[in-house]
Amino acid sequence: MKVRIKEVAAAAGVSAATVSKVLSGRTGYAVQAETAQRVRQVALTLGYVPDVAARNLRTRRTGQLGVVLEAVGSSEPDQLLGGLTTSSAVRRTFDGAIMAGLSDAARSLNVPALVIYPGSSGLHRTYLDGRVDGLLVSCDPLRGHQLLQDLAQLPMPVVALWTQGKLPGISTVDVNHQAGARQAVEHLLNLGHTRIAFYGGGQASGVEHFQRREAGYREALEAAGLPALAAIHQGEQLVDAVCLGEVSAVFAETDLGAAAVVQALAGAGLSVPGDLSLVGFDDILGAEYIAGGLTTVYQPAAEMAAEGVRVLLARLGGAPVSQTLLPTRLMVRRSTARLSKGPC
Amino acid sequence: MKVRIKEVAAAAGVSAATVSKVLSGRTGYAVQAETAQRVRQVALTLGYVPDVAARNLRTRRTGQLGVVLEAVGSSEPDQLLGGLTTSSAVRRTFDGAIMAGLSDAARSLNVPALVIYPGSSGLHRTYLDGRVDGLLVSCDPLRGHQLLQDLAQLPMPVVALWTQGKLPGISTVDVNHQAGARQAVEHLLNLGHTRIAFYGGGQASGVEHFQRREAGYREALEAAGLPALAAIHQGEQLVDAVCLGEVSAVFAETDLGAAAVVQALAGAGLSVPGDLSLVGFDDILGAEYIAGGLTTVYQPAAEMAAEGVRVLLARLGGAPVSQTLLPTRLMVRRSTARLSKGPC
DNA sequence: CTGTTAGCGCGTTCAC
DNA sequence: GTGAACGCGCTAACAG
Repeated sequence: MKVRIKEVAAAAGVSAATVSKVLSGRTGYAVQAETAQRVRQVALTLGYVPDVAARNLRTRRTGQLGVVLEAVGSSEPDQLLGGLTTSSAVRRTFDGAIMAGLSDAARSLNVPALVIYPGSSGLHRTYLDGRVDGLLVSCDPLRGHQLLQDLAQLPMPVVALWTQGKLPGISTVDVNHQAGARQAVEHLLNLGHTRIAFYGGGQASGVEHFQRREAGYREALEAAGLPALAAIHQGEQLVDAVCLGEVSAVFAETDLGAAAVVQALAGAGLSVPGDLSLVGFDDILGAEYIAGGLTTVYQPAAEMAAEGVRVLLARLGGAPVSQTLLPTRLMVRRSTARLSKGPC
Repeated sequence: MKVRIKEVAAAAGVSAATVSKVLSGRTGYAVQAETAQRVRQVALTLGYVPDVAARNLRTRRTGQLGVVLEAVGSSEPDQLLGGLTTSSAVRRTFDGAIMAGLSDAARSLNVPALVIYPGSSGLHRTYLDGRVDGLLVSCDPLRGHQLLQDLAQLPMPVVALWTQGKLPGISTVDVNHQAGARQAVEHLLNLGHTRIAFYGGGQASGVEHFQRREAGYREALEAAGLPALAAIHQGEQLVDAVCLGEVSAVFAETDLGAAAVVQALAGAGLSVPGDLSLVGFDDILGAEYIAGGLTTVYQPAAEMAAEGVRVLLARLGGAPVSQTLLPTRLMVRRSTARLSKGPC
């Protein structure tokens, strides 16, 4: 049978309230050290474990954090990108990293549990209210903020991952896409390239991350006094530009885009980095295989998740809404080389 | 403010008890249909949501399922395998697929929430008892069953994923490694290969999955009346065997192993599938990149997770301990070819 | 410094 | 068919 607090109290010769005070762990309760010690000892030998449900009812808190994963579990049909891999597979990898970061942080910060919710729809108060004290939302960067705005209505703090900007009442944690992109382009500039193209949807994509990445690209070129080219998102168009000597290096908005570039070049008998230096963004699992090792921008997904937990706990402790940007890291591999003569 | 059951009762002109009976959903309570309808209507318009904590306390159940992820969040240093990628990255991908499967299943089966626990250690009753009604454990195939045996002590049903065998009191759901391996080798046999090697630790690895895969390899060869070769797990050794014409095809215990084979062969100027047909196991993210498209055995991780949820719910409903094996699927890509003349 | 009291909000008996 | 009373196990507030 389960041991109750009253039995511990009886065995220790104190009242239930005293046992509660001791085991709550909270200081400032004024229990004699000797008594406290005895209570702890008795609780241990009896194998007493406080009843979670009763405690939750009384304190109106659960100690649990909710995690909404917008992409995981969406069970959408996979979309082929460049015929090479699937976007949902990539998301799964990111979510895996995020899960890992969350787990680590939760354990080290002594959060009893993370409660997971698929993000898609019907995320009613019914499911969240009373089960968690606060919410971490891993937003799908390809979608808008609809889900986030719904969740913001809940009577609990919300922290959004993969997102930045002025969302009232919501703390955000994101990677610094713009700075990461700038760093990637600066790497190409340092290798002597001056004709650097941006590959991807960029501004036109409607995806904030991509827009920031293109902004970083433009920023780097402007700082170097060089012209930014119009974004390219057609393989053939890029191949033509390379053949004409208009482009010697490409910053691709994603690693998948970079993979598509490699494929398009290969179809024209061109190679990376011989004919074109190439930098991606994301450092997806498998980036080591692209072009024999794709130079790309690593996003610290696990660290972002851990930071999210810290921010959320801080807000539960009364801290104000905040916005955090984490630095990326340029992974220099073998797809970039010093500028040489043109091809074709 | 939150609406309480008493307010609903008052508004509907009945007592709180009646409201509870109606909203519990249970039949056999004998409430007049008309009354029930009115209560439901009132509850809806008032936006009444039963208090989770109070309900949990009263019913001694939570409606939540616990998920223990043994590998995710273990924050171990990555181990390099074949210099190509890392085992933890692979695990993350599998865990991602498992998370996706769990989420889908939980939603479609109307489970309010999944409570996630990092698997590593100190998974005390303190954390589990009273928070979840049952447990799904995604075991690390590379480890033993220590964690599982600890969890089996808990007063709740436990379902283990990625595991099979006779664990008292624990239901298991796993992929049929042996049948999958047999199928992979049969594919090589059908291409005319007769000198087929097994690459990996196999029996000697101490890892059950790998042992079963080697068993499947032997089974297929025996059924074809051909000799099984000793397991190889050195790249140079394999290269020698290929050059000597002793081996024309390899079944690798994992995709990472297959990647290592590709690399070793490339170092000796040999190629896949020209000089050697190669089949892997796992279908990891990135398998499309290995050897231009690795033929391999896909493991239905998401389906396995979904099945785990179903099994667990069944056990909560009184069903006995069970053991399930799910079929794999051979993904034929470009690393296998019909047997031709030997190289070197 | 410690014990007593009074609920937290709901579900489940039993009378009626 | 319905409602009143009770208690799940714990802890916040106060009394001593």
